[in-house]
Amino acid sequence: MADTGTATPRERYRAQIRAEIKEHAWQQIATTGASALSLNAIAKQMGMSGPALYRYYANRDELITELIRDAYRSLADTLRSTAEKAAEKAAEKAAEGGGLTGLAHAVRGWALRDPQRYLLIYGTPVPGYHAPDDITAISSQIMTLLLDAASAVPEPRNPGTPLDHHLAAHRDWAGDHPAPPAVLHRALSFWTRIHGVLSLELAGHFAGMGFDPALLFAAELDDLLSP
Amino acid sequence: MADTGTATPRERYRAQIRAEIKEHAWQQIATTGASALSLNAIAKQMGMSGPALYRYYANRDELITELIRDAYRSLADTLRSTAEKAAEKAAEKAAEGGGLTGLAHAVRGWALRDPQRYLLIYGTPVPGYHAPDDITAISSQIMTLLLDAASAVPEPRNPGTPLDHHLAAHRDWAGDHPAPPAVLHRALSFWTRIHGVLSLELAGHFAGMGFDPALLFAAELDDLLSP
DNA sequence: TGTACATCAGTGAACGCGCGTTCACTGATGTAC
DNA sequence: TGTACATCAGTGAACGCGCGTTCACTGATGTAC
Repeated sequence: MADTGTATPRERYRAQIRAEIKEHAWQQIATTGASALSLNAIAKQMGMSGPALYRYYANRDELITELIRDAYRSLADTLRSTAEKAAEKAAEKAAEGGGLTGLAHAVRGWALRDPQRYLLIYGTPVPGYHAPDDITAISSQIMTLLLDAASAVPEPRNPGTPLDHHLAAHRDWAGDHPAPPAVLHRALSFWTRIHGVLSLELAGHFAGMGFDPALLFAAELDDLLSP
Repeated sequence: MADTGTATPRERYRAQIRAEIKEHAWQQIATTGASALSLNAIAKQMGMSGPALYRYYANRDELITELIRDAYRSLADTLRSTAEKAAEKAAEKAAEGGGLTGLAHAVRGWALRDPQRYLLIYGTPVPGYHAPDDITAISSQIMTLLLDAASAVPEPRNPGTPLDHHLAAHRDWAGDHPAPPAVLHRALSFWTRIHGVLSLELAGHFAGMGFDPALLFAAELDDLLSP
């Protein structure tokens, strides 16, 4: 499908329209929210009749699933390339929390660039929706990137906490990653702190409070890396 | 309205039906999400015709607003009573982070008891919805409770961070609360860390990971209080 | 290069559905004398 | 205590709407000989 090299003109055309549909879908999600996404409305916006979209997506659910998949993929790609860039200048890595700082700002930039894309993934779930397996696979790739970066941090700070002991025995989610419990702990803290600031910021809960969320974000991160 | 003492039978009946409508509304939100809330569906579930509900709520928006108001009020009440109980045994306060620990567990208990109620307030916002002033007033009461508790914490841990300096000049959101910047900082961290763990937990992002979110919650809190 | 055929994008009509909301009404409940 | 009237909860019909989705179709594009 993505093999545009051997694609026939018709296949290329199909791929283009599919992409165009998704663009309009994102646009609509941005203004009305994900749960109100409507195929008919997208079609109208594209100057087509409603049923025409069924040439490209079997139904509404398939479109939403692809949007979610794209969002996860985009985030994973962003983090991967950030991690690779950080690896090149390895000297600075220790000072930057093993690349965690870079990843954090990559996530934040990615989320602010298109808030609805972040919220579609990490926001309030659509009741009854269950993501297919290939999507959960991408989300665990993201977890692995996090664990890699967390592993490069010089020394753990509060070893032997109750959570550390617990994680030593409950680490299935880390797959076969060799990270010690303190690193697992740090990766989880990293995730929840970033999400804590970011999701409240994107939901507008800091609006009108008058302080700069970027500094709170940085402070939460700093505290994680240099206690 | 809430003055049941001088209320006529008719007024009491009205209040009861209004409450019953809200109960069914919450029930529906729990299964289909807030954005799909339908007056007709509620009426059917209550064995009434759709238009009957318009005797009790002018329209759909008024019902949703009241649900949000109730949720905020309930959270504020929970925190207030938790804070009062903590004040009685003031001796333990210092050891418990000035009551912040108690507040944190109160929030968590409140959220887990009815996840949709928490998510309605702090989850992905309904696009285009703007809360009336009396609701933002309740949310700032909650902030004040937080600031009071954060003020009672023995000593600040990392004074003079960039965020602290920033907050010294951007503290309008704290009203006339006399808390120093380090306390403002701690209150914000408290809020975002609690929300970070809680919202990912409620959204089901820890499901299948195999560790106990309660321990991560506690660890994030501990790190805030004893660095 | 030209013709015959197959593929497939897109249309318009139609389906049944549930939504919010209005309106004129019935019938029960409460109030005033 | 009884009668006359006002209030008001709830009904059923109706409005216009947009939704997802199906179906039989037209017409353009690509393929095979």
